[in-house]
Amino acid sequence: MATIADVARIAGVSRSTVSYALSGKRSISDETRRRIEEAISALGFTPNAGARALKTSQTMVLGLLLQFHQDEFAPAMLEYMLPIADEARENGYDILMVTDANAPQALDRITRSGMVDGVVLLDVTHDDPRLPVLRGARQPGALVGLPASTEGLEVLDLDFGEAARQLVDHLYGLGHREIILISPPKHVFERGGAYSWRFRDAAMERAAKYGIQVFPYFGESRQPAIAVSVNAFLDARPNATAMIVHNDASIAALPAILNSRGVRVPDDLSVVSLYSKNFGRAFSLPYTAVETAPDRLGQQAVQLLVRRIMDPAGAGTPVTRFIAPELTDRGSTK
Amino acid sequence: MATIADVARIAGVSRSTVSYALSGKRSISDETRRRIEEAISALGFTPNAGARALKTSQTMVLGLLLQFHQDEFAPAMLEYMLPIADEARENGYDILMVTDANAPQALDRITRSGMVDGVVLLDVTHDDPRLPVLRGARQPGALVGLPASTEGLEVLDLDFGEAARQLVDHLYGLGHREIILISPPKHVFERGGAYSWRFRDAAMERAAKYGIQVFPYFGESRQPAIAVSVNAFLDARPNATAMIVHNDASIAALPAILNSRGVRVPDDLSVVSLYSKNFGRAFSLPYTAVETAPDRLGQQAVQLLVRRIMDPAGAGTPVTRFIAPELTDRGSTK
DNA sequence: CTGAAAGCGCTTACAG
DNA sequence: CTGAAAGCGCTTACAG
Repeated sequence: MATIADVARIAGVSRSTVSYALSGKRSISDETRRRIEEAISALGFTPNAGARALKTSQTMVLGLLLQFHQDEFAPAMLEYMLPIADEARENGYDILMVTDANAPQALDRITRSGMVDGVVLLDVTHDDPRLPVLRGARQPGALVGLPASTEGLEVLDLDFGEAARQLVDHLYGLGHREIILISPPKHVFERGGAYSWRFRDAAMERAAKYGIQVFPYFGESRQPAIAVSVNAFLDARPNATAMIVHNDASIAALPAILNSRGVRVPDDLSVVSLYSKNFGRAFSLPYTAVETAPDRLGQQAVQLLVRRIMDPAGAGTPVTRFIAPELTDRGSTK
Repeated sequence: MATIADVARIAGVSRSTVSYALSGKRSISDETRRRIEEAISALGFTPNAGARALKTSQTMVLGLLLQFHQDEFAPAMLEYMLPIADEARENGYDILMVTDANAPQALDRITRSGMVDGVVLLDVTHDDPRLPVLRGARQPGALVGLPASTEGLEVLDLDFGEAARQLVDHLYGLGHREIILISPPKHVFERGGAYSWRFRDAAMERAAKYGIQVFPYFGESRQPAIAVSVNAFLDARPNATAMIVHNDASIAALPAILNSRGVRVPDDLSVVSLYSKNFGRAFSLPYTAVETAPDRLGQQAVQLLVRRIMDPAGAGTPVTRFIAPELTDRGSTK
């Protein structure tokens, strides 16, 4: 591979001049610049990333830490990843994708070895074991998902409390007084997926305020358990006129379940949910829903992270930001 | 961050001895090794990746190039990515995920800059614009998907021809003589997704051999076009007793479409398809299908690539390997 | 079994 | 506007 020395030789200048031509950090005469550019394209020169990283302590790579839990419904993950990768590239960064089962160790490894300038943690839990490692790392991080303590961290998440209130308000406004709520699976609560109880608790609180009934159930994440459980909830609450589904796997399966049960939406049952535009499209879902906006979350996570990388001292303190939910009415309620 | 010099100082040895202790490339006395290990864990030392890469010309990172096409159905992509990441890690490699719209340029950049030791190209097309770049790169690559010329390349793909024959044979054996085939969308053919015509052409050929009729149609990738098109195919071929669906988006939507049409499977229509176990589970698909085995494809791609990285000269010539399809009978035919 | 030294390919103060 | 030189943190022949 061509090195900066090759370029310098061919252009008849010193290596430092080539370097400055590349970085633009000092002025270069037009003639010199021309010769350097010519040599660069003649040789197809691209600076060696390792050498650059060694010298500058910057890799222009961001780590992206994904969690994959057993027995979980994965299709939505890609929706976070792609906007993150796109936003990173727009800011000049590449993405190192880390999927190790032992996430804390992997995070320790990529930060200590200086492979990344910062990290994005996806699917952060209440008591996330990656956070102690992140706090000890020299690189900053941005989280998607709300941990118990956000101290010193850039945190982004959907406002699940507000999402729950919007949905309950929507149904209450239409006159519904008995509502089934299908939450994420029990193991998501147990694992510390705070969005699960943030949504449920806000929904319950809102219902109490209005004096209406919301019946919460843990949903399932796999067939055939999903169908069995949804049918059981409906059987248990024959007077319920509406259903709130906060569970990806269950909402994806719902059209088939209701169909085979002969339940028409919204005539027999009003249904609202929580999912992204793309998710709804992939599963042809016809339900009124709050949009989870993974693209906005991912993009903003990268933006916060990049800002923090550029300015580690931090003009401002780290940000915890809740994205405002937006309801898309698809006519699945009445 | 701690450097190898810090470790050497604390352990009271030279830097080279620390390095050799790390690599195991020469024997070290027990006492020395103990002191070095102590110093390493006391300091939390991890070798700097950039320095190591600069010296060894190895980054222990693999590039993973993804294509995301407009108007496409993405949920299956993650199924390739995760096994690739897992297999890479098992071999000591991290994954640089590259999603740039301008893939040839991105590939050029990550190879020339020496960011990766090799690359995996996903979703390779007949005339893939990334291949000229890959052929000019100093790092080897492995492809998933069949290009026009496999010369000098490690190539992996499902045997779509054999998959088509298996499915046609299955239906023929049950007595079906008029079969609807829903292929990938037209733009997949036009873009050069060879799996689209490899499957279709093999199905047609097999049908001709048996003297039965297979009616091929381009499927759609988005709702509501999917439902409209599938209904149109069924209307156009009222005598068809079976359907082969080689189209992710259409098969995902099929249960709802057939349901609303009042078509029972397999009583009114036999249905076979082509999808992975996970995909089928995510969409609760009840159809007999050939498994696409993205996990095996991804794993083997990484294995071939790593072998090639270790032994660039190559004991053997590059491999083009077609994974044998396996039919899973879910009782959707009769 | 161990150490001193060169060098990988860059960037950037220092000097002119 | 440009160049010579140091140094980032490793690895590995060379030497003992």
